[in-house]
Amino acid sequence: MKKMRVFAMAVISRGFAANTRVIDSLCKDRMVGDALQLLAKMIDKGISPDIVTYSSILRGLCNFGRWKEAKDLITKMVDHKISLNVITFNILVDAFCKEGLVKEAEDVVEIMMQRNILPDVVTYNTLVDGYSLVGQTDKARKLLDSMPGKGLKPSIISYNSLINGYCKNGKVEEAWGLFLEVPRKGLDYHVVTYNTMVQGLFGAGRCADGLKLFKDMHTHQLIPDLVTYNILLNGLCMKKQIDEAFCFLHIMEEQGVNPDITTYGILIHGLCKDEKVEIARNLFNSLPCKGLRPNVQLYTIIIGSLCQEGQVEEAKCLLVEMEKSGCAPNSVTYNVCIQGLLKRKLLSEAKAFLDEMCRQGFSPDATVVSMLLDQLQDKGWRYCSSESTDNC
DNA sequence: TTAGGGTTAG
Repeated sequence: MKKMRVFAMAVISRGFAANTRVIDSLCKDRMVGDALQLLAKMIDKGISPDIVTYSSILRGLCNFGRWKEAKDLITKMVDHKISLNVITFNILVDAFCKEGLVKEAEDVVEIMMQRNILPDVVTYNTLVDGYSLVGQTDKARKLLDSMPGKGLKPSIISYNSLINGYCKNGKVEEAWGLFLEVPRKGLDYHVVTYNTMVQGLFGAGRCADGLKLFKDMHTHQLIPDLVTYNILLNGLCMKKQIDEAFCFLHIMEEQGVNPDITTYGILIHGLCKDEKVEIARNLFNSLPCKGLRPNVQLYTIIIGSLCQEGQVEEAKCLLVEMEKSGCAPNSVTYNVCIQGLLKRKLLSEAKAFLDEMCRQGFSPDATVVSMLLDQLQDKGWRYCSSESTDNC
C-alpha cells in the first residue's frame, strides 16, 4: 500500500499522464480515500481530470456504498463541464440495480435518453440483472427480447444474466428454455453459462441433471473451471453425497484446477452437515499445509458444528485460536454457536456465549432469541419486565 | 498500457 502511495505521489509530482491509471488502481484496491486525495492534488497541480478519471472514482465510491460522495462527485463533474457518457451512466445504473433500486435505475436510463446517450448492451444486461434481483423476471425477459428492435444484439452475457435470474427465482424450466435458445441465436456457450445452469439445476434439487450438464461441457469445447467444480461440489455436498464430492476434488486436482478456500469451505460445511465433524476438523487443520488460511466463515462453520456436537471446550479453544490468528469472530459466529448449543439444550453454555457476544458489542439474531425464549419457557421461566424478579 | 456487464460455500 505504501509503495502504491509513493508511486502515486511520484506520478502526480511529475505530472505523468498515468495518473488516471493510478486512481483507478487505488479504487480497485479499496483505497478510494487515497484516490480522492490524489484527485484533489491533480486539480491543485492544474491537471484536469477527464471523464475516465471521474468514472473510475465514481465506480469506487458506488462499490463501497459511499452514495453521498458519489452524488457530490457528479455535481463536481457537472461544475467542471465534464459530460457523462454511456459508461458513466452505466456505473450509476449498475449501482442502483445492485441495491435493488430498479425504478431509480430506470430513471437514470430515462435521463440518458433525454441527453441523447443511447443505452448499450451493457446497460440492458445490467437492467436484466437488476430486474432479476428483485424477482421481476418477466420484465427482464421483455427487456432482452426488446434489444434487437433497438439495434442491439444480446450477447452471451445477456443470456447468462437472465438464465441466472430465472434460476435465482426458482424458474429453472424457464432458465433451461433460455439455455437451449443460446445456439439457436448464433451464440456460443461460455463456461459461465454452464456454471449458472448447473448451479440452477443443483439448486432446484435436480442433482442428476446438474451432473449430466457438467459432463456435457466438453461437447462445446468448454473446460470446467474452479467455479464449475465449486458449484458441483456444493451441489453434491448439499445432497449429502460427500464421497462423490471428494471424488470430484481429486478429479479437479488431476485436471490442474487448484481448490481454493471456497472449495474447502464447501467440503467442510458438507461434512459438518452430514455430522462428520471430526473429518471436517481434520480437513480444516490441514488447510495451512495447503497454503490456505481459514477465514471467519470457515471458523464459524467448524466452531458452530463443535457447539452443536456438544464439544464446548474444543469450540472455545478454537475461538481463542481464531482470534489469535487475527480472525475476529463476528455476530454470525456467535449466533451460530449459540444456536448449536441451544439445539443440544446446553442453556448455561449458551448463556456464556451470549454474554461474550454482548461484551463484544453484538446482538443475538431473531432465531437465537426465539430459541432462548422457548427453552426458558420449558424450564418454567418467563419473560418479564425489569421491575419483577420472581422466576425471571 | 486510461473507466463499464455474467457464475460458487457460510
